[in-house]
Amino acid sequence: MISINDKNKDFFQKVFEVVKLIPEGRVTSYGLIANYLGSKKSSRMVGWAMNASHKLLDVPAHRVVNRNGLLTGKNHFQPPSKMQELLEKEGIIVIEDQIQNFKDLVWDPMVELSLD
DNA sequence: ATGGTGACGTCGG
DNA sequence: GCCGACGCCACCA
Repeated sequence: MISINDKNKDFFQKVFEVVKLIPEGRVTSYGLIANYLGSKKSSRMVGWAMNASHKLLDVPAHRVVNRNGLLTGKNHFQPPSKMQELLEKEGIIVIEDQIQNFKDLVWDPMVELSLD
């Protein structure tokens, strides 16, 4: 008995799969993932999927931020500072919840995964 | 069923 | 470039 519908399960699974593919030291945004999944406007659902990813340790949710490179979801980590800590451990500089040089660290699945 | 909320993003002013 | 409004969809009271 699953608490989520089949459609959501598929969406969640895809999100997890993409997030797992994010290389260390790189980050992506909810919008990019949603776009890669074909539902650009469903970026919020990506965030919701990350919520469920809490159970799966294989999903580096800390590498997913908003399009601004801001750690908007850090508040959902335990403790909240864990997100920044993990990012800095991978060589990413974070100041005031803002990823430095974010644009250069962005990992766009649409581009990276289409290179075969 | 209805309304409010949210780890977002785009658009118009 | 900042701010407000809307869209999108799942969840919760």
